[in-house]
Order: sequence, then C-alpha cells, then structure tokens
Amino acid sequence: MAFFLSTFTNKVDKKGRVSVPASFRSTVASSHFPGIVVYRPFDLPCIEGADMPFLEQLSDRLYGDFGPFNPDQMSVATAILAGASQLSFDPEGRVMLPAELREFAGIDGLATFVGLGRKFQIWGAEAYAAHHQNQLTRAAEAAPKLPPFGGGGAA
Amino acid sequence: MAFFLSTFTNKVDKKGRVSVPASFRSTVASSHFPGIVVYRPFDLPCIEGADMPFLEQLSDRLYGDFGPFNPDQMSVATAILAGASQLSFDPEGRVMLPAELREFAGIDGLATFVGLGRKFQIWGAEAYAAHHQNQLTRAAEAAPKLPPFGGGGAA
DNA sequence: TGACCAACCATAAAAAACCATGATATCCCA
DNA sequence: TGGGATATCATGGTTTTTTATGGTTGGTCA
Repeated sequence: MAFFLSTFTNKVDKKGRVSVPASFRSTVASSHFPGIVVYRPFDLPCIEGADMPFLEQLSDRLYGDFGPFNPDQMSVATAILAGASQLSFDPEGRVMLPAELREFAGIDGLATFVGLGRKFQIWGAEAYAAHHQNQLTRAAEAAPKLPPFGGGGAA
Repeated sequence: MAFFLSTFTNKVDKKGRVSVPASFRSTVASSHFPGIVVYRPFDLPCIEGADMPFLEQLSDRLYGDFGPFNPDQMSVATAILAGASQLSFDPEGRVMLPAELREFAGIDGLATFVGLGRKFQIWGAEAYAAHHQNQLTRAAEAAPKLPPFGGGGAA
C-alpha cells in the first residue's frame, strides 16, 4: 500500500488544478485506481487523502465488523465516504481539488502536501505553518507517554 | 466489486429519468449485469443501491450465516431482495427510478446520490441535507469507539 | 388506441486531454 | 571535476471530449 513522506508546497491555478508531488504519484501508481482519494477529516481544517486501497480497506473493515446495516458504522461511512472524491491525475500529474473541500480547508493559491505514512493532508500554506508548530510542541509532550510498539508487527 | 464514493445531485425529469453519476456507472461497468440494483432500506427514507455482485454476496452471506430456513434470514431476504429492482442505463447513462421507491423516498425534482463504499443511497436533495448533518454529529461520537483501522486510522 | 418504455437527437456546461514553457535536478563525457 | 546535454517536474493556456439534461420519435403491450 502507498506510503507518503515529506512536505511539498505547490500552486493551485485558477481552475483548481494542483500538481501532486511526484513521490506521492509514484507511490500510488501501482494501486488499481491510479490516483488519490480525498475526504474531509472530522476535526482538522484541511483535506485528507490516501490511495484507493486505504479507503476500500476502511469500508470493508467497517462492514466486516458490524455487518452491512449497523447505524454507527453507517454514520462513519457516510461522514468519510460520502464526502470523499476520487481524483485522477491529468497527463501532467495534476488533480482538481473539489471546490467544497478547497473552501473548507481555506486553500487559496498555495497548497501544502504533508506526508503522514498511509495517508496525507493538504493544507493552505499559511495555515499549515501554524499547525505544524502546534504539532511539534504537542509531539514533544506526547511521545514519552505512548505505549510501546508491539515487537515487529504492523504498528 | 464496485466501489461508490462522493455525493452527486442530479435532476429527475418529468419522465422519472435520472443521470447516474459517471463514476458510479464506470465502477459497475465491469460487473456481469452492467447496471445498478435498488431496494428499499429498513429504516431510512431513501433508496439504496449497489451492483449485482453485492446483492449476491448479501444473499450468500445470509444463507451462510444462518442457514437457508432461518426465519430472521427469510425476513431480511424478503425485505431487501423481493423488493429490489434491476435498473439498466439508457444510452445517455440514465435510469428510471421505480415510482414506488421514488414516492417512498420523497424524491421529487432533485436526487442526491451518496456513495457509501460497496453500496450507495439516493435521497431527495432537501431530505439529505438534514440527514447528512445528523450523520456527521453521530459519526463524531461513534468514530472514537470503533476499533482501529488498519494502516493508521482514518481521521 | 392509448399509455408506457426504449432508443435517438440536440445542447450547454464541466471536466479531461493536449500542447507549450521555464525551472531544477541528473547524467554523461571530456 | 566542470559543464553541457538530458530528463523530470511544476505550471499556464487552449482544445477536445465527456456529462448532464431536455425533447422527440418509434415501438410494444395491454
């Protein structure tokens, strides 16, 4: 499954197109849908994205645990899947960010792609600068309190 | 199997025809029945739909989990399978929603297609706006209680 | 014959492909 | 090791195609 690292800032043109960082493109290239999937996270004012297998796994996992008609499962599925969009690359490696998500995240002019492993986030460039500082501070406090990783399995 | 994402709102014309979102059409194109199957859900005032393999799997799973003569299984099978309709696309990619389901869901004028992974829903546009808000609230409460997703969590 | 349904045709708007360019970074060879 | 050639990447604009939508026609079945 795809793996996203590093931070990149690219321009959003007047048509809403933005180049996806080349390393993000290559890591999703092998998946059956050669593009990205973006959705609106619960709490943060940004766009979150991943590859298609990530979303399929999320969907199938929810269905598998609760059967296809559990109300809590349906609410989470609605929140994430219904607001998600499949974005294909144009021949130059760009995608069109949905206007609704772009407005929600306040992205205008510059978009910052933030690799977070199995998923990534897209922020307005200025908003990310502040968020990044917050996260660094918080991480320094939180890291010592994390439980130990299981020895060798997927964390 | 087909995978449905995003939300689209399309017009229902005076003959009852609705364009199925292009991405929904393409994801069911590979299935042995190149159309959609719609049925009336248990609790929600909307139409639910999926591709044919989903319904087959649902049926097989009911029989497999409970045996072919379990009364509960039969009631679920009757509720969903007996009321289901196969809808083919016209050359422009539209379907005719069965009048009974359209009335049940209160769909009139605008129909909202809501991708939920392996299945989707069709709502009257106004009714969905309210339902969606409910779901978001509920999801925010339910999400932390769900077991962790593979690959690092979804939100 | 009349209601209904499936194909056909037309059109405007939106999205995708296409083409061109500047800027980096990389490679290759003297 | 220096420096030109080359490939990749990000970016902007134009053209073509797809989509969604509306209406019309022709056929089918009660």
